[in-house]
Amino acid sequence: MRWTKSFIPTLKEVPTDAEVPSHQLMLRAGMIRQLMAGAYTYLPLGFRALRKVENIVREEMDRAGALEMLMPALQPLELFERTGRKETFGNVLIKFDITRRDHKVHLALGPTHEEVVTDLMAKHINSYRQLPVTVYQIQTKFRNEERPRFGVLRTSEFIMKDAYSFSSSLEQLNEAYESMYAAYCRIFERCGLEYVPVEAESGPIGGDASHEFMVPAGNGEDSIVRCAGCGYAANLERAETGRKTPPIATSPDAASLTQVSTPNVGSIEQVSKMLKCDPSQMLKTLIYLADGEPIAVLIRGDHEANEGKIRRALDADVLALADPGTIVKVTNAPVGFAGPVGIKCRVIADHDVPLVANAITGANAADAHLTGVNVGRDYELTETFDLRDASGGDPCPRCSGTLDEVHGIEVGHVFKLGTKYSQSLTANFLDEHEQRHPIIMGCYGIGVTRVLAALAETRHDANGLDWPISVAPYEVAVVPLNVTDAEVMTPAEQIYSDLQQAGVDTLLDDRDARPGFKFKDLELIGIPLRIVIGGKGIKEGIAEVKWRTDAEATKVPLNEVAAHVAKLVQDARAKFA
RNA sequence: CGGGACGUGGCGCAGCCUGGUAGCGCGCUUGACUGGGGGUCAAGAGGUCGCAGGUUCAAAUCCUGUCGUCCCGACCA
Repeated sequence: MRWTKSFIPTLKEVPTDAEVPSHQLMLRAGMIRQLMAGAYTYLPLGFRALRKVENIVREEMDRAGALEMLMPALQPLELFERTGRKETFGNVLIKFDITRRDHKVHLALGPTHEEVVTDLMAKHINSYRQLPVTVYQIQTKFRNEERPRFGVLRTSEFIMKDAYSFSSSLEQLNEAYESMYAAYCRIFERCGLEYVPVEAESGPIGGDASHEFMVPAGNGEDSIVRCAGCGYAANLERAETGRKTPPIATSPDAASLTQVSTPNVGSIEQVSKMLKCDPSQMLKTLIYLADGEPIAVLIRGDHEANEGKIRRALDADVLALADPGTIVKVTNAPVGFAGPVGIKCRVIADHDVPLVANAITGANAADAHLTGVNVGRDYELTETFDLRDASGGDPCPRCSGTLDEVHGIEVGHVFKLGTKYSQSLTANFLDEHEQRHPIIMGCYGIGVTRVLAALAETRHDANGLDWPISVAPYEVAVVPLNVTDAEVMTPAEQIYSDLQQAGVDTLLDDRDARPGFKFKDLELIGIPLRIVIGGKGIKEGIAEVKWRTDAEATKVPLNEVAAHVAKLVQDARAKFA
């Protein structure tokens, strides 16, 4: 492509609305333009990069045996009513009515396609002989994000690859899951992304039912912990900590138990402000109902309770925060004043709780808190549990290392769904004994547009973007320094044409501009390889070849440049194949 | 949905407090010079100051409303 024939509106200055690097750079490089909050146009350069990511995804999905198809973005709202996700999605689901003849048709724009694909399979799968099967599509999704953010990283319309596996047994599901997991690793590697697979929530199947693929990045919206020692990684919700039950003993410095008046002040934040103490000096007492039984859960004031862990510690099936009535019954006080001292229900505590000497807790009396609360004297504990979200600095659960907390961008998610959708949409199969079972499903998503944003976010320097050759909109830029000089243009044209013949994606910067201007633009755009043809080199009979990240160029004889660069490109491609 | 900020040529901004009919840099057009890291000179084009209403002889400027965009938080199969 000749630059002068393309549409590459680069920007020297940073648009005010862009804060994060990926947004600023993709805007400045002329790859995207915003239409409105959460909706972007991909300009020719951005679209080329997007297509390259899509093709990598497509190749690896195909290689894993998944079958590509295309489902409608337009979907009947009824499907979401049948699975209960109309409520689950709530405002995120884009719903609207259209008129056909004399009646209204209720529609939604697909935020994902579990419903549509399950409905499809329900109509066509009858026998275990038809299973397993995995289908996928690459398509635009619609979600009414409450708050679109960070340019292309979080939008209301985005391109996603979504795959769905259908199995007749858990073994088959696990096989499909493993195969997708492996394909994801290949995809992200081929895209040149630094990624971390983390354990995510365990769904209805239990065990390792879900992994998220995260790209560590300062501006990532999710937090994960990982251990540099053993590689353990998980999202905050799911992460275990390596903490153990500490010695449970009353502190030798135990102060006397004192009740203080805290009228209308119930939250940790308010109480700590009023009593001028740090939240870590407080103990929150959360009243839950575990399978209908009230139970008090003690967590240090500055920590977050983790309901999944609490449920597992109690071996409960159903766990929910208790209603105000139960709280009054158990604590003799309205919500906000619960404490372990004298509470009328079972108490369990997080590992960090007994370590807080002279804690501040609710007094189990309206408008009052207790100070100087100490384990062993004022309340009893025999053991403690891991009941809170993990955070940086916690010991690793798998080795003797320490967990680091890092922000990440979620670029992919694999999930063992089980039979949630096949049951609500009656997608059944007959096994070899003529028994009817719901099909066991898995779903696997990759945010294609988000992969691009994550690359921009993590691969750039002061001069601009730095695309891996597998994703770069063009692999090579041919830069004649003086386009009015035939001595320069003739070999430049020849090299450009030879590279195209060799199947290299080449951009010819044929603009009549000064060299510095062109160099800056190319570095901004992030084309991996640059060939410069200028007066100086012509005299020596050479062109200069330089990688985007190299400091120095290599001189290559003019008549060898095309072949030399084609070889460089092939070798570089091989690293991402 | 709570909190904050901002809307002035394509982009970045000043002007607003203290009302008097819009300016700077970049970009763009034309010409000349220039030609290895975002050039120089000259001449130009381009804005109902987000929108609506109000106050006033007069509104980019003051008041009210509204729309939009961004940031922090809540939310995110």
